[in-house]
Amino acid sequence: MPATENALAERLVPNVMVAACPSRRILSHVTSRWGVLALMALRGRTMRFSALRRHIGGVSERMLAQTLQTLEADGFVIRRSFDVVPPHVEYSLSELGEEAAEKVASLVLWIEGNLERIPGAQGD
Amino acid sequence: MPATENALAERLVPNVMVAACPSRRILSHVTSRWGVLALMALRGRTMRFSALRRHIGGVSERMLAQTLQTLEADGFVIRRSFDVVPPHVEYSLSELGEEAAEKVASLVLWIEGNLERIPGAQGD
DNA sequence: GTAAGTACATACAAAATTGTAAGTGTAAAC
DNA sequence: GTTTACACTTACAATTTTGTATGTACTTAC
Repeated sequence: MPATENALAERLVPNVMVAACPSRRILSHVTSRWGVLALMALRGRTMRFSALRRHIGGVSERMLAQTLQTLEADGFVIRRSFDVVPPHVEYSLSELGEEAAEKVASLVLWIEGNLERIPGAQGD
Repeated sequence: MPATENALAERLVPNVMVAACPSRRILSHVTSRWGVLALMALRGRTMRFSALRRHIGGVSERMLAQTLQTLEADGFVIRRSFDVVPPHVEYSLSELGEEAAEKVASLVLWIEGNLERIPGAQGD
């Protein structure tokens, strides 16, 4: 089989094991330190920037803004800005975002619910 | 309610939104760049170090070794070493690891299967 | 009138992650 | 006899991520 077929197959069937596959980039955004938590926080609800920041323990303004921009560019997060002062901006998930967040939540909830069974989470 | 109750609640009910919660560390290991892929690769099968390295596109020896050690310390990965030369080491998932990997796989497969719907994955 | 809240952007520094290259010790393949 | 494979480890450098501090422009509460 010629090399063109491989290139074609890679475009038709995304595979994270392939370094250049775009799924790698999306995966890294969704599984990023603050990306996971932002998706979790926005599941099924709308939140303002500051509320999000207070909700997600330890996140800085800079990191939260950056994370939300990345997720928005991917199409997971929707940003609605009202032209008032002081500023008012609402964040929510798109249908796509809700679907991704559901998967992420499944993992996170499993970890939270099984922490006691995880040796690496004990002591220390 | 006194502060002791909060501390107690945090130990009884793990919450990733709390910066100091141990679930954060475990989450970061499982969602780390190479951690995700190692868990995916080992689902339902045993693999040797070099085979894993060839399977996971773009991973260096250093990063793979480090990732496997972290996941082993957490209790997700089992390392079996045979005392022969050249070295022979087999990696597999513990029951715990299989459960975590299942959740991770669910997310990864969703991304792979929905890449075309994700605006941020198009073009570049 | 002073402080706090809103939603960021920006410059800079610090810290963490990741990669590269080399070394180990033996054995089988060429 | 030279190369290749195995499963790493270590030192060092480059890169990326993350934090800190500051500024913005205006309004409401004290």
